[in-house]
Amino acid sequence: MMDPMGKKGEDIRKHIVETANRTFYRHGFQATSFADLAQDSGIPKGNYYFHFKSKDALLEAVIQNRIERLRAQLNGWEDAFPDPKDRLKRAVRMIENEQDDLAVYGCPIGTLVSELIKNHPRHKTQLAGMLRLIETWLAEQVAALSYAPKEAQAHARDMLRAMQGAAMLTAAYGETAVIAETVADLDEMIGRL
Amino acid sequence: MMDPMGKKGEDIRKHIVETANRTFYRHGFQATSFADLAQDSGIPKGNYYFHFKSKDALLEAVIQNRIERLRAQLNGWEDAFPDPKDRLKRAVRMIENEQDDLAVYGCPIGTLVSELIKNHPRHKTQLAGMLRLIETWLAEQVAALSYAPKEAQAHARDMLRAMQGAAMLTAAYGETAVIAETVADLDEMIGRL
DNA sequence: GTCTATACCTTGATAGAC
DNA sequence: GTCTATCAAGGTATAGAC
Repeated sequence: MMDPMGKKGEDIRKHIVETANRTFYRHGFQATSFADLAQDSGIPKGNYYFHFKSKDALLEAVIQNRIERLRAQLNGWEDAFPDPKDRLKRAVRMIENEQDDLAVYGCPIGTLVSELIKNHPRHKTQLAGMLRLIETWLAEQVAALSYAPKEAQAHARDMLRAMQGAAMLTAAYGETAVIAETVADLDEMIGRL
Repeated sequence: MMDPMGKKGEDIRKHIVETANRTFYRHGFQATSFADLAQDSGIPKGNYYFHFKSKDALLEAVIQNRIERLRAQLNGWEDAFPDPKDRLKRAVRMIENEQDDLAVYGCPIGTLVSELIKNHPRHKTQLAGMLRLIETWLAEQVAALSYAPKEAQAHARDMLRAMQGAAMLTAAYGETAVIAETVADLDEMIGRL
């Protein structure tokens, strides 16, 4: 019933989304053409229109894919760390693990927001949901430490703000020094909770 | 020797730079065409190439113009406020004064960095200088409060990080709530210095 | 010096061969 | 279903009239 080897059908779609995700991140959405995508994926230009009706539809699938991966990551941390503080510290490590890419391409969410906010309101909303997802998750962990919901959300927003700010400075300066400082600051903040 | 009324020569250049600055901010650099610029400024497309040899050259002039305006602003604050703490508080007000634009178009520096980092390394360096300018100025004010240079710079970076993070979240959420919180946080931080 | 017409290229998208 | 050839639109940049 299913092809034993080689990518077929749905797998091709997945492959397109994954390579597009990387290329959009590295070159930006508007700046990457289908010619670029075709070159990076090995799949011919025209073929894209069999799987997606437009460039916008492809972008939507890419963002959706990112959201799903993020969800899985957050759930994984809940499973891996019983202590909410450990979960928070793991979340903070995101920027540490990705620091080299941050210095070159910026934050995958932040840079895309910057791009879409000006001309693609629809996708902007989708992406904002991704940030909300992180913020809400962080707030839940803080709340688990017996903080009132409102206070927990304030702390969560502080953390997210610092992470986004650090990512921005890292990208602008092309240098990762800010990351270590920020991780240390946030670890200390989490320790005090 | 000079035309008594109407914009001529250098004034036209200035007018081009100022309208381009606004349009680049609102629609992004890559997304704005010369047709857009011409419409916004009233100056015909082709005319742009008499004053600037390329779109990149125009962008460079726009960034340079921003840097000069920023310099003037920082100098102005030094003149207006003898107390370094008042200067810092005034600087923090930048994001408060611009909050409505931040919610719609994002940070003028940050969004441009996001765009240029991926495909225009040359201008990225230019823009990074703009952030360095702010950071250095902030550090000078902190240092004036008898802090060691290294510590002063760490505080300056903290402030800039929070401001950039707040701008990013404001843009992503399309909502200014984060700004007030951030200004309050930074005011408190400055008060404790 | 100022503006118009246009050259040349790349883009997103489609039609239709295989 | 997969890929190639091509389209119309719009982009930057230039040539040359005024």
